[in-house]
Amino acid sequence: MSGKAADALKGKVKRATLAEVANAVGLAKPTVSRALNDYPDISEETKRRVRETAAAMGYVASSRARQLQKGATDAIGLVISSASVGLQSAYQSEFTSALAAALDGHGLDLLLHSVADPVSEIDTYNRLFQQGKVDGFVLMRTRCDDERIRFLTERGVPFVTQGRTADSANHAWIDIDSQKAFSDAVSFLAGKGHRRIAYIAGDPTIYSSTLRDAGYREGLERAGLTFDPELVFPGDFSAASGRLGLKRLLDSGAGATAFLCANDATAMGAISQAVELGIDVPSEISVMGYDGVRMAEMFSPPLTTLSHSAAECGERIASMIVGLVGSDAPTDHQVLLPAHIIERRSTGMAANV
Amino acid sequence: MSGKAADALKGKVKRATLAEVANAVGLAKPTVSRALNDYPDISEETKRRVRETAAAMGYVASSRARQLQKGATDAIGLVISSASVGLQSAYQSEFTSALAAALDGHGLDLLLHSVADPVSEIDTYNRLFQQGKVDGFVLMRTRCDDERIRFLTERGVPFVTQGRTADSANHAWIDIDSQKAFSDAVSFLAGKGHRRIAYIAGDPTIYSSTLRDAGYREGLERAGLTFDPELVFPGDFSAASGRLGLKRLLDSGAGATAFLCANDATAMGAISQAVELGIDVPSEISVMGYDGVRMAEMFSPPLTTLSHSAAECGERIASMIVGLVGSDAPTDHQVLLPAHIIERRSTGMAANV
DNA sequence: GAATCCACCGAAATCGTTTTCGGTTGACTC
DNA sequence: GAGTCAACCGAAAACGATTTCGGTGGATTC
Repeated sequence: MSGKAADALKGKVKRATLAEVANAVGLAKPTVSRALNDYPDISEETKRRVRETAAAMGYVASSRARQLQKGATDAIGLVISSASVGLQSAYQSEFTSALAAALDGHGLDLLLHSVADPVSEIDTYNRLFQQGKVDGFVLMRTRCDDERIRFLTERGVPFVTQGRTADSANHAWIDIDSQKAFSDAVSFLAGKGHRRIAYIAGDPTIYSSTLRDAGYREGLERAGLTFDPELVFPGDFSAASGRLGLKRLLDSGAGATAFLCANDATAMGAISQAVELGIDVPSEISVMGYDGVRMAEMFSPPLTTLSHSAAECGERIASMIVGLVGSDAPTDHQVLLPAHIIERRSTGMAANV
Repeated sequence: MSGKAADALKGKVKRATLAEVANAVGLAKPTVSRALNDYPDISEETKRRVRETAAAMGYVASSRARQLQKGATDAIGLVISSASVGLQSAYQSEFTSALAAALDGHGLDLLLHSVADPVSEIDTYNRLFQQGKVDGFVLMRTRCDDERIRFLTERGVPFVTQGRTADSANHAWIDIDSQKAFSDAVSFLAGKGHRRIAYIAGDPTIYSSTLRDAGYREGLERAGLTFDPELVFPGDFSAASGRLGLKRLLDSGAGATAFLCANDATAMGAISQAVELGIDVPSEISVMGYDGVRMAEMFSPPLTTLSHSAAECGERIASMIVGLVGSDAPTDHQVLLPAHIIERRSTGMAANV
């Protein structure tokens, strides 16, 4: 490409300014500003004139200047760590997409930041807020001992977490009732005749894992089954851990006929391992996931899972953060959403019943 | 939650300002500003003092104010449409994640915007730029007739597309050489003895689809096979279209033994359909995808695919947009990256050879 | 010893809005 | 016909940084 063409690529754009509009319409800046913002002390006639010329000039207020004056940014930060799954996870990306849409509905922008090494994570949150780039944060994948929450709470930075934490009485959060979900899942599997229900757990540093674990045990109890440590494999939400977990659990000879997985990715990994091992799902073993990501439906076999709505979660979390950064009447600061079993074809009756 | 507790959630934060730092250190604002920005006309001793007190006060410059003065925003916009796959697509989300990380490396923020209905799409681009919220854009999923590109080009707004367009001589883009990739894929399949190679195409409104189509035909030709319209199914990049496509192609009796799919999602859909139909992959039919998303590896069977690096794509696109919005020497404005075949287990020798 | 120059720092203007606080008008009262 | 009260609008300050343009003091020059 020639230098000239390259120059053409970076054409400079001249934006109309408030002063210019004021000048053109023959009024003062404040008048134009108030007219555009529909203040009551400007006559309708004037508003109309101002709006017309502003539109004609293609004027759009500079949000930088406005924000500087008003003190708010109208942007919410979401920081993902490229090391961990981050957006790689299907659910997280569905949620992020929904969140962006929901925030947009409230007139907020989503600032997506990626941090490479975990040590600079807190620093990123701090900088983003101090620099005035965001008014608050949405936190994903909350951890059992979450430094971010302590930090943000201390500084009084508004934030909402997707997922509870050990300290969740003291901050705004939205979560899926994963404990009940996993308990239900065990009941569901037990109802299909499974008595040896294995569990491939999630990353134990994520708080939600502890809830899922608890749900698993609760479900066992409700079904009158006894907890057997031999039946649980410590995974990490990855598909790879599902593969490995299934193999280990099978090799251990613990006699599992059903495998409840911490999330859909793990379940898909487990199934792919089973197929590779020549084990049929669901006639020989049942596998069940959690999250209800879209891909689960297209898997082979289609995955039975505990589904919850990323869209609703995004929507609710958007309203919450809006309430927090704005001065609106306080809305619900803690909401628990249910998950529903979607029965597909990766689960079936226990073979030996 | 009590009202009091709710109030505590939205604590106000007082940020230190430049004037306060100047006051504390006993210097004037400009001096402090220049000291912090390491200007040469400030003595080392003074810089040290300024930096120390600034750090002690936890001062971080307000980016709003700085940007207002400097005229740049240091943010790049990425707008996804919630209607289309958007972030739902595994590849797009991997790419987005990589892009965020790469931009971060250049000191840029990523503003993620979601637009619900397509008609307001152009309006969103316009507003975002006019408001001064972003310095430029990255466009995904470029279409054959892409209004966005016309619009942005006309206004001289900097942007880089991920994927070429019909008009790609005149704008900056990065793309995967999908034509060669699909041609290679056909050769690969032909090399395995397949003579009836079906093709489940992508969304025809996306420009890249036309390249993939061309690659498919080119590959056929290279392999000495004749193009047969009976062997192509018009898909749309979705897993669902893969399912449907496979079924239709099988039912049509066109005798396909291999199925080349426009992307991995389509391929996974096709495989799940095959499994459902009791057709074994790869002993009876071969299925091949494109993109090399992570999930493909965990699929059952693991998917043979044409892989390209989302990370590199993000990295390159970040450099390009930096060059475009900044005043750096013009870098490459058009780069074509290769895709490589990753042979896994969804492909094998043709059954009837 | 006056002139020159450099190193260092400060006053004021600037970016583009919004807000605060008045200041004109004209109509309306008594 | 002076006073009151709305209804409208404008001047100036403010938001928090950076940039431009000088201004000081001391060292250096001739």
